[in-house]
Amino acid sequence: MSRDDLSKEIIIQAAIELLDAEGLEGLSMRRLGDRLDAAATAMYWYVTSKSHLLILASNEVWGEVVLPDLDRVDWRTAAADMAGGLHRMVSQHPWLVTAFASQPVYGENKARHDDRILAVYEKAGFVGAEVDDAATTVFMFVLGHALGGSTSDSLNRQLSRGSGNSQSRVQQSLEEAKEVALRFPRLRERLEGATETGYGSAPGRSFEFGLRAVLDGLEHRIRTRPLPPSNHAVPVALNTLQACTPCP
Amino acid sequence: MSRDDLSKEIIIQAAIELLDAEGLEGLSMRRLGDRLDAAATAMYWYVTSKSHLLILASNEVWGEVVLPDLDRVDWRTAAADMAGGLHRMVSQHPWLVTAFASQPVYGENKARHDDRILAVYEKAGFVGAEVDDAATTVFMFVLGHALGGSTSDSLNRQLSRGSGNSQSRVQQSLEEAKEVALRFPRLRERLEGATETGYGSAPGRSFEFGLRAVLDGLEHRIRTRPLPPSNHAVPVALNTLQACTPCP
DNA sequence: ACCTGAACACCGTTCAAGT
DNA sequence: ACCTGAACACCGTTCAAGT
Repeated sequence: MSRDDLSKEIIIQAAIELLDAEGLEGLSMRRLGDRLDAAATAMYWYVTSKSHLLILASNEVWGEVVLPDLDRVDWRTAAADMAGGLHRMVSQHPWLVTAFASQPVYGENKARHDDRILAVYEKAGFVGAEVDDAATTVFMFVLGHALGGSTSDSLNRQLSRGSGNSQSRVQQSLEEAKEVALRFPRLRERLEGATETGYGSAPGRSFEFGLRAVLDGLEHRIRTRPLPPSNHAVPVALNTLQACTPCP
Repeated sequence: MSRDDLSKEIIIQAAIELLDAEGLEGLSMRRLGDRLDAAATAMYWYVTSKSHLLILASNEVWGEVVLPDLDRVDWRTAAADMAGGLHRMVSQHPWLVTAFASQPVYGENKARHDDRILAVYEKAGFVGAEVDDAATTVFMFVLGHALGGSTSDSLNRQLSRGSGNSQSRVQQSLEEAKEVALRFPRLRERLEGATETGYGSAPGRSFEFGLRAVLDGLEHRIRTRPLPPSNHAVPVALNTLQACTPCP
C-alpha cells in the first residue's frame, strides 16, 4: 500500500518517465509528486530546483549512448557510431533537445561523451581548434536533426491527448499551414505527392544521408589539407562553461 | 499620454522585442500587456493564443532572411548565402530555436524560405527525395549550431539580471560543471588553455568551418554519383504538416 | 533526517461586463 | 468593435511546522 521511499534516483527516474510520456511541458513538480505519492515540495529535499532535476535527467539519458572503443575501430566508423547512438537516444527522449535549447546541460555522462567525441576527431587527424570544429559540426547536425523530430512529437502528443478544444485548434493550425504551403510550388508538389515515401515512412534514411555527407565533407578536408597547428577552441555546445567569460 | 492603439502588428512587434530582450521565458501575456499599457487579456482579441503569437513572431523574423536569386548565382553560393542568412537571423533572435523546438512554426515567410531552399538543391542537381535530404541537412546544421548559442544566451541572461538568489545558483552550477569537466583530459585541456582563442572570441569561424564541410560533402555526393530518380520526401523540419499523417 | 501544508508570486485562458 | 476585471486552474518555490 505504501509508496516507494523517495530518493534522488527514484525522482530522476520518475521525471524521465514523465518526460518521455508527455514531453517537457508534461513535467511539473506537482505531477511528479502525484506520481510518487508525495507532496510536490518533498522533491526539494533531494533536488535543488526543477532546472537542476532537468540537468540530472538529461545527464542520465546521456549515459544510454554507448561509446566506441577507439583502439578497435577507425575514426569514421567511430564517428558514425557516436552520431548514430546520440541520434537514437534523442529519438527516444525528444524532450532532451528542448531542454538543451532552454538551459545548460551538464554532468558526468555528458562530459564523458564530449571527451570521446573530441578523441574521435583527434584520431581523424584534426589538430588545434579544428578538432573542436569538426566535433561540433557533427554534434550540431545530430541535434539539429532531432529538433524536427521533437516538434512533430509534441504536435502528435497535442493531437492525441488533447482537450477537445485545443485539439481542434491544432487541427486548424494544420489547415492553415497547409493552405500557406500550397501557395509555393515545391511545397505544394510535396503535399500533393504520395506521402508514403515521405520522411515519416523512412525517418532513418534522411539522417543517414545527411550524416554521410557531413562525414564526407570532414574526410575531404583532412585529405586535401594537412592542417597547421593552432590553439584550441571551446565549442559552446559541448561545453557551456565558456558562456561565463564574456560576463561583466 | 495615451498608448498606441492595439493591433496585431504592434502586438507581434512588442512580443519580438520582449523575446529578443529576455528570451522565451521572458514572454508572458501579462508582461506583454504591461508593455503595451493594456490588460493581458486584451491580446486575445487579436491573437488566438500565446502559441499562435509565437508562430506569428517566428514567421515575422523569418522574413528578415534575404533570399538569393538563383538566376544570378551558382547553387553553392546560394546555399552558403541562405545558410549564412538563417544563421545571422537566429543569432539575433535566439529564442527562435527554443520556440522551434517546442512547437510547430509556420507562415508565409517561412514557406517562401523553405521553397527557395528546395530550389537551391534542385539546381545543385539532386533529384527526388535527395533534394529534401540535402536541404534538410544544411538546415539542420544551421539550427543545431544555433542551439548552442541559444543556451549560452539564456545563461548569460540569468547571470546578468538574476535575482541574487538564482544568480548564485547559476554560479554554483557553473562550478559544478567545471569540476566535472576537469576529470576528463580533453575537456580539462580546453578549460586550462587560453580562453581568448575559444568559441566566444570567434563564433563565426566555427560556423564557417562546419558549413564548408557540409557543403563539401554534398558537392562530393553530386559529382561521384549521378542520382537515380525517386519520389519526394517531405522533410519534417521544413514542413511539420507531415506530423499529422501517422495519427490514429 | 525527511516530509507536509499553507502561502506567495507568478502563469494562460475564459467570459461576463463595460464602453 | 474593442477592452477590462474577476475568476479558474495551473505553475515553481519558500518555509514553518510536523514526525
